[in-house]
Amino acid sequence: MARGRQRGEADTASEILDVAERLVQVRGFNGFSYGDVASELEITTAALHYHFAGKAELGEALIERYGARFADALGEIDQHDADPAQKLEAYADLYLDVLRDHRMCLCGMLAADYDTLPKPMRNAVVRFFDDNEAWVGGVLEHGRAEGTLQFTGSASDAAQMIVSGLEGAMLVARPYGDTDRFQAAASRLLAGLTHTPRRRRRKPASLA
Amino acid sequence: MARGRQRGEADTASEILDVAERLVQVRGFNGFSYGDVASELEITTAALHYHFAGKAELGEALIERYGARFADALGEIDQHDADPAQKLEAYADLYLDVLRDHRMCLCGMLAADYDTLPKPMRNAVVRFFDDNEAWVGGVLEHGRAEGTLQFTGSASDAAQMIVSGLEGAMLVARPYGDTDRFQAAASRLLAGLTHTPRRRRRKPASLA
DNA sequence: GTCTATAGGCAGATAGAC
DNA sequence: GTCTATCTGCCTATAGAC
Repeated sequence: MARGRQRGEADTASEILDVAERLVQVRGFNGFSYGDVASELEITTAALHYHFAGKAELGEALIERYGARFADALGEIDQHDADPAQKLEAYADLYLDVLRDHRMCLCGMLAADYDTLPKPMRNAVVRFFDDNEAWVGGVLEHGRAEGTLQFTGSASDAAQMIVSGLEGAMLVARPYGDTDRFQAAASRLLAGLTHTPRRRRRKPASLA
Repeated sequence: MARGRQRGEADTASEILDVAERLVQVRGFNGFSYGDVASELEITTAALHYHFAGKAELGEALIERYGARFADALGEIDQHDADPAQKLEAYADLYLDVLRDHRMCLCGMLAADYDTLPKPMRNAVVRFFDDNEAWVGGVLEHGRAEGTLQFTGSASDAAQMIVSGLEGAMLVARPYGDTDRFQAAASRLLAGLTHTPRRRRRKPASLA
């Protein structure tokens, strides 16, 4: 049969990616070593080099897989949710799931490490944010056209704030070990778009 | 006289902190070494160990000084700006100044590295966020009482979103090398508090 | 205060056996 | 595919001279 390995459930390359991914998300790209991955999988670093030429290539593979998985998740949201506001909530929940695992967003973490990354990894990180902002921007445009979402300026600007706001909420929530903290910030970020706050002693909109 | 040194304008300890601070803000706590600091100052790592027992102690000193400087800046804002909305803008400008220097917020960066930090550094990072959120929360409460700021929920919750939102905006803007990107996100974060958006075909507030 | 010298460890990486 | 063995280099840290 097609799987004659003696260790692990999945193929070694996937297991390496799994472990390395978690290590990057928890410790940062400069906070783990080939040795860490190898010892966790009970193999040697030489075996790692067989599957990934070096740490840079491993990093590239990490972002590629993470981005693809995220893209899949966005596709699923598109399928299951029609309402833009619900889509945004589902989007924020993707981040929440990562945080619940005591992890930072892979690319948020790599954004912190950005200046130390090899060029191909840098490009892949930026691509991740571009893709996410494009998707969120599309949802926002749709919602505005529909009348269910309200915001000023361009959809891509607003999308950029949503994405970076969620990244920041994760970043700061992790030291507190507090997912509620993230959820409060995430709701608040989206609340500004999904419903207009009741006004407080303000001139009527006629002035606008 | 009180300064008989042969190198540098300031005392060595301060110069070490200056260099180390920039390195942490640009490369992260695990992205620089004692050797990097030493070679930049054209001294040896042994000299560094004279001033700071180890990297952990250097890190603690870094956060302490950064926090104190930030607290000073907040005090200055309190002196010069009376209007809560202006205070918030001035607050965001503190972050902008850091970003213009191609740096991440020190504690934002350390939040990413959090899981790899020694305990005393962790505590100091959380304290930094607590202090910032407390100050922003105070501004928000004042603004709401005054009627110049509008937001739902607790001031501390809203403050938490502002702080983490600004951190995230920095985090994501840095890979793009784009301060405009930060400014757009920062304005949008604050816009939700400083003026209520004009409503779009919505049921009147009577339903709420 | 800063140096030289050095320790001991771990980093990423490679050659070659099996 | 995975191993052993090994390399080179850098890491943090310390001892002791000046």
